[in-house]
Amino acid sequence: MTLIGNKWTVLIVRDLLQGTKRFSELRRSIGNVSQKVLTSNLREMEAAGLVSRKVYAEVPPRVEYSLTETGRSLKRVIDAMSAWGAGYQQAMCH
Amino acid sequence: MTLIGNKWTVLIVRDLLQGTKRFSELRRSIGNVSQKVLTSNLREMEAAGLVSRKVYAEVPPRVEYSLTETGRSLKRVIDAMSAWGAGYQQAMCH
DNA sequence: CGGTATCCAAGGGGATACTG
DNA sequence: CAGTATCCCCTTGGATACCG
Repeated sequence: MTLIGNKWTVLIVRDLLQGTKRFSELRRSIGNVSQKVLTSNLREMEAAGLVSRKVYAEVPPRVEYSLTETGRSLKRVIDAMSAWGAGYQQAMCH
Repeated sequence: MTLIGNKWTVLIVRDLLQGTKRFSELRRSIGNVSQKVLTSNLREMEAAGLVSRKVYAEVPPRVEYSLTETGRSLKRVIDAMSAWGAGYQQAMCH
């Protein structure tokens, strides 16, 4: 619950399910996240073993985030959530 | 997301999936919730159409909460969450 | 019993500035 | 580019007291 019951965690996993993304890509795809919040959430998720962080020794720097196998296993949950959300919106549009 | 991405919402739905409960029962089954927080969350969920509230004109008063059909439809999501949580804990116990 | 009202502490999160 | 460091606000949530 502490892990999944977090708005940012869900959004990050959802976007990373599409594949590896750079920090800035992730930030744009999520929309309306401050750098600080995204960073701290990614750090927590890394510590929890949900995402892996790969730093390339380049200039300008490049950092890529991807889901670990554990992170990918959240797909079932995300799918259930989005399916429910779609149904809920329809039900509210009567 | 605003609805499901809430710790209390998930816990309340999980417990009400077992059947109708009184306010105090709900509070005990969730554990560590102040009266204020439980009340305000129940009100939000009622407004969102997830739970229904039934007041009995008795002394001492009795108020029963149950899931609406929409609320029950969250079972899929809760199940997915708890299944993932169980798997996650196992994976962390290697 | 099932609240509402009030006060207060903790921390989540935005804005901005600065850095390797 | 991908952060870190501050500052500060605002919401969330606990504690307490009181009510119908």
